[in-house]
Amino acid sequence: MARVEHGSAASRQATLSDVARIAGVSIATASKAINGRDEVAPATRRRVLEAAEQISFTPNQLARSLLAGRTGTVGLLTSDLEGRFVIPILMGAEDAFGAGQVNVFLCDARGDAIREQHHIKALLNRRVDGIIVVGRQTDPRPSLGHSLPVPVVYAYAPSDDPADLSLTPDNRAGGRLAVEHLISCGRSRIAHITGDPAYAAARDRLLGVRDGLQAAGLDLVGDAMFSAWSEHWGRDAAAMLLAQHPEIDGIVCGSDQIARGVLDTLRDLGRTVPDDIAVIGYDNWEVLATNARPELTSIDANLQELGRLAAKRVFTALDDEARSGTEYLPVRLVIRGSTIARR
Amino acid sequence: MARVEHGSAASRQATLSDVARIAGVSIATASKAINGRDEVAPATRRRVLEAAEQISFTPNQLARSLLAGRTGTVGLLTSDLEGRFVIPILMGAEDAFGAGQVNVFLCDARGDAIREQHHIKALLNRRVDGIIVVGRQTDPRPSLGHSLPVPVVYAYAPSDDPADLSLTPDNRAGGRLAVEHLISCGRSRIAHITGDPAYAAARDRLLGVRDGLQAAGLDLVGDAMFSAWSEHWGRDAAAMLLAQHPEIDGIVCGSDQIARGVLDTLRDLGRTVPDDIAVIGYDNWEVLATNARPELTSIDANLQELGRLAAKRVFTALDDEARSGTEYLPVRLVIRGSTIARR
DNA sequence: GAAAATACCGAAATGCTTTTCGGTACGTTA
DNA sequence: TAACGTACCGAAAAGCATTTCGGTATTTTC
Repeated sequence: MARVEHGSAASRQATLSDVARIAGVSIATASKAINGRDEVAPATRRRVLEAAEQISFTPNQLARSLLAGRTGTVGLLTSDLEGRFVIPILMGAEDAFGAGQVNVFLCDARGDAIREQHHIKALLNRRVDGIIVVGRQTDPRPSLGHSLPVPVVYAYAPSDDPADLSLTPDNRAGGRLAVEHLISCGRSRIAHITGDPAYAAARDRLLGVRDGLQAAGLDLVGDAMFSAWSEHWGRDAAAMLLAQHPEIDGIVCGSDQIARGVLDTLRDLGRTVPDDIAVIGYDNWEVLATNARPELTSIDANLQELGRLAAKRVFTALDDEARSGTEYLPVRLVIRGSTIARR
Repeated sequence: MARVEHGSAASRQATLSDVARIAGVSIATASKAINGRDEVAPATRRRVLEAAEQISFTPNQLARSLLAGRTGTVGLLTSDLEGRFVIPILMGAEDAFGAGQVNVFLCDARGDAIREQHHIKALLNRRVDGIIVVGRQTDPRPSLGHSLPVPVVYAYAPSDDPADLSLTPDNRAGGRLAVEHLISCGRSRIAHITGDPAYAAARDRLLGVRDGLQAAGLDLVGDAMFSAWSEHWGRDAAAMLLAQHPEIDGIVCGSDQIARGVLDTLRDLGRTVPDDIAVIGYDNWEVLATNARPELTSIDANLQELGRLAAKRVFTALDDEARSGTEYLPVRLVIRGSTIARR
């Protein structure tokens, strides 16, 4: 058991006045020298920098922030860290301004409104420059209100108040993109298996699918099949679908999980993918998509970019005036073997 | 486009001196009243609290921390947020002391040593009380060294320096637990399909598997099969295994992904699980485990608890003396349908 | 050589809260 | 009534870095 000194009086962190004393200058001069201000003689600057190096001085960001009125931090408030949509958004926000420029306080309310209030309070006490609220689904969520002293940006789940600024993926465009891809692969008898109809994501994607079909003069084969966002449902739905409509040659799935289930059933039924039936998923969840057989074509919502943008919006809201309304961000198609046979 | 005031001079955050002025007391008295110190007359306290409420005063944590020398924050430094092991650890650390008590700065170095240095620097500037370093695998990682002014705890990936404090799941115990479970299900011809032998996780789990077999007077059927942590490998390995050793009745898999592949192949070969062959995974990755057919029995590493413990260790290291060495934390068995048939 | 300009440096205020310690005013005791 | 104790309050320092502004010392200009 090694005894290590941490923050004890013996080895407390060096301060600017330590540097100044060693360099034989005033605190003001030391500050200017370290911050690259030009009212310092080169020789003096060198002395100061050497002193700072010697005692490995790092400026106390707390004191700086206190003075500047800005901390360079944002709070990221999520209701559900388990959900896989939050993580890429988080990564984007964390990285928006380069490593270590802006730091992110991560708060998980675990779906509890009281915990959420606690976290907001704590974030405001710490004087974050803004808050990013990340929801687990694309359905609108309650606004935090407009009484907060810092800008708030809603990511993934938009706010139910149009006066707030929200960023959310364009699910409708995604549905359309998916179906257009199948059509471009020569498919014309296309069905849609998706998740829980209580989710805006399911409904919006269906709208996009219909848009795309209509533009090509096609109709959906059968009704859109709604139930759960699970592999189980994908398997069951595919079996029912094939029994009723054996002629279909393309399936747009509402999620990669559902698509995995669909692939399972198709294989059990001896249908080959993509020659016989093309399948496209949604979310581009790498682990699922690349391990499927064949690998799964999917729609990627560019969530990392969404997170990055959310962080940027927080700071532009600080400097300029605040925007409002919901921005729908573009999605992207990732083509793999489930729609186009590998050479 | 609504114009919202944020931090402008017009509506800057209320300070303690505002409260004091409104309540007609000194700043010192206001502070005492708000913090529940007992040197304040009840009537005065009431006046102060009303004033604070009126202008919705919240104490500036920056100023507090500056004075106290403690910020109540920890930095969580990870090399890879994509990896699914980091998230539960993160959740545990974030929640260790209740909502909003301790806040976590999240930093993702993206596997880049330079970014890591930047982040460490930024965290120290912000005067975090400690740093938790989370690795993506259980192999030892380079120590950050002992020159940092705050305690460092290594989670999941232990430090290569035994003088550091590391917390990591007990993979060996996990391997043993898995095989013991199969044995308790009446299996005796047991094989092991696992991932990349370059990973300590693969080797340690194998050791545990051998421990368990030996204790029961059994031997592994065939050699342990090493390759990749993927469903693909699980499928291929299972096919080879069954061709060579059709008599096996239990398979311990090194990960849930591998187990999913194994289940796929077994189904293709017409072998029933668990009646014919019992299969157990590792990691208890819910989405994979509960969507498999049958649902997958697995080993859970209690990562959330690991994260919680890591955060606690940071603060005990601050108060008491620092511990060192690697702690191996217990894992747990989660039984589902792939080892015991559902009633 | 004197006046003005320049370059450099330092004291002090600022941001906000907590804590210590000295000081009133009141009530209590001998 | 004098001496003392108690309850309450406020001035000021501490924590650390930044910035403004006034002050020397040096250089430039006429």
